[in-house]
Amino acid sequence: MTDSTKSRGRGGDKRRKLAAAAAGVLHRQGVERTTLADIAHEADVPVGNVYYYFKTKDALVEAALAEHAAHLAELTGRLDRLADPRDRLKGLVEAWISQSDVAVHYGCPTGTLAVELDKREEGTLDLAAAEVIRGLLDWAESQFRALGMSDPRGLAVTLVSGYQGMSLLANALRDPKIMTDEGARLLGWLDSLTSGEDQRDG
Amino acid sequence: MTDSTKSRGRGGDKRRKLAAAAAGVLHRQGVERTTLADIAHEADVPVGNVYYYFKTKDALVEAALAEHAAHLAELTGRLDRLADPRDRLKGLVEAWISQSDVAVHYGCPTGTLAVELDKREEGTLDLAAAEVIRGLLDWAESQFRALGMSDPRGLAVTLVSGYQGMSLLANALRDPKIMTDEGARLLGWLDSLTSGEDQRDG
DNA sequence: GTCTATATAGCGATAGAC
DNA sequence: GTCTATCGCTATATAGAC
Repeated sequence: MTDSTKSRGRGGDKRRKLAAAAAGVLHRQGVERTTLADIAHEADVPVGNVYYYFKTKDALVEAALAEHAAHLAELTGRLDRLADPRDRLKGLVEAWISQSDVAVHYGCPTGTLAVELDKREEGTLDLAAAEVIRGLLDWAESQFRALGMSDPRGLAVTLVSGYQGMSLLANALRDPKIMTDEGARLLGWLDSLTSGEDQRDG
Repeated sequence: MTDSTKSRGRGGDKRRKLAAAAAGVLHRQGVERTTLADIAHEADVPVGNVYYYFKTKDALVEAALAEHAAHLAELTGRLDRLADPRDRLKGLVEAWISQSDVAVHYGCPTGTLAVELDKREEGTLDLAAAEVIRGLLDWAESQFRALGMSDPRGLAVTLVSGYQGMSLLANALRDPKIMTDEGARLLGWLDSLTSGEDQRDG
């Protein structure tokens, strides 16, 4: 229904469509409860045809993770244009708050995926989501360092941990207020931080 | 769970053994990746015999959740014997820290279960884990109220959210240091709180 | 390149022997 | 009450027609 041109060039369209569909469905239903038919249906692609683009279901999981990583990179890239690193961090929190309805319904896309993948045996994508989280931690750490904070990595962990915690709780309890309240608390915490100080008790 | 009269046989309480085995295996492997054979094997019970004690797999999931709730109740019950509510809350955080190796390997038992169950459709235990979390929030809220804090529920959410966040991150990154560092931060935060104050950033 | 039909395997659940 | 054997379903993955 989208394109009038069915296969552009090499059919990379369907591959991308499948990846986007996978990102959405896997987030909503979880990896284990999602069938290839679910993803194929969401992407408007015949079930058996999926294997022409992705050799296994795990390849689709990887593609979904890459989608989430790309979204995150786009967001941090936009925030990088802000002059003040503190404003960048606050912009990140505000982005989380603006997406709170998604978090309430399905949790953080990367966080819930990490929980699910961690239950797998070693060497089967069990640490794949960790890479995305680490990328976010690295970015936040850079901002705290630019602000002259003494323990930038620790502050980054506190920030991302705060987001993961509030997303999990809001999702489990189906309570949007947790997102707004805890989000406001994180913003206040960012404002309260002063350069070089050791204050991390927020 | 229901009756103590039902499975009080002389061959050992298999029902309880199955529930305990379910709590452990479901935590480590996740609900969807755990088969009844896994649980039966862990409990040293023949596979087909499981259905004599639990009618469905979901009944075993409920029993596992009840085990986690019981452990939590036992912990808070012990902490209730402390005179100072602040010491009770700090005791809770210290208990979390002492269990950090488990959290690093498999995450918070209730939290990861909540994430997994939330992916289900409505009416299929999708909110079962939320009840256990709510119980913990209620207990923490009582302690903050006893301390004379102005927003006891909000503080309880911040505390439990902090635990869930640090467990998720430590688990995803397989990093025990996150548990000790963030745990220490929570202890410092509890110490910094002063009665009736609105300070939640600090 | 695209899609249909099907092979194969594994799991939850049941029937029924003892 | 305890356990074995097995059914029926579903989902991943493949073979091969168009």
